[in-house]
Amino acid sequence: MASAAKTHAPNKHLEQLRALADPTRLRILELLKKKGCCSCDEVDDRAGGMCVCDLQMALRLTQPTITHHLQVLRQVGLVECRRIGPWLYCRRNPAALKALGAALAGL
Amino acid sequence: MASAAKTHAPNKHLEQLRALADPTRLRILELLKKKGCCSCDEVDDRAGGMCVCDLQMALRLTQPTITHHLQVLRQVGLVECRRIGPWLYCRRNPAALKALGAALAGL
DNA sequence: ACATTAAATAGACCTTCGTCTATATAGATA
DNA sequence: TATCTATATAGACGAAGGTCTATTTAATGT
Repeated sequence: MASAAKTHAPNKHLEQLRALADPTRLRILELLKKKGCCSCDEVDDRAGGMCVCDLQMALRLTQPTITHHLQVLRQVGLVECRRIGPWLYCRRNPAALKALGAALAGL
Repeated sequence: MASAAKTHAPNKHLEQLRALADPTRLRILELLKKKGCCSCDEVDDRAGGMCVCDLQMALRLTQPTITHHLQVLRQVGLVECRRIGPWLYCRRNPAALKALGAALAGL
């Protein structure tokens, strides 16, 4: 039912805001943007994205920490990852970011 | 210097996101919007806004808790308050919300 | 001055969360 | 199989933060 669904997804935007309200995760988004990679870049499977070890070097944090932050960002739909060989390539989800931005602007 | 200023305001948007990443504070913004009050409404000093006790009744939280959340929202510029008699009237800052929304959409 | 109401402040409690170390799994390659 | 690299998982530790009670300050009116 609708109420049950609402209980399961209490507030999508709140969850996304909580995901973004962390300096490391914000930096991940910025790094992914600087790389010019997003889920729209379908030119080549191997083209866009950064893998965990890329982010690890850029952020100077432990690999489990990077993995953890990526899980948070993926869970709320702000980042999408695909496995290519042993690497996990991650890219922004610009549509979700735009939707959240619009919701905030309309608050 | 610029670096000193940056040290003082490390990331305005991050601070605003942290302020918004809380269910109570998001609800405060929604309540203030529902009331149709914002810092643009200059028709009457007594017109727009909700006071602490209004929010207290709406949110069913303690007065110090409401005061605390308002301090957080004011500090990052998302809410503005003015004292009228014994009451503290609070309103949204739509310009700040729009700016933050635009920044997110452009991430 | 006194009483009453609104808001601010201080401090404590408990949960959440970011990070780490240690270890396990998966993929690639010889 | 053996080995190396990339990622996932488990668990612990410490800091940050949301809420409360108790108290204080400010504004209003009798």
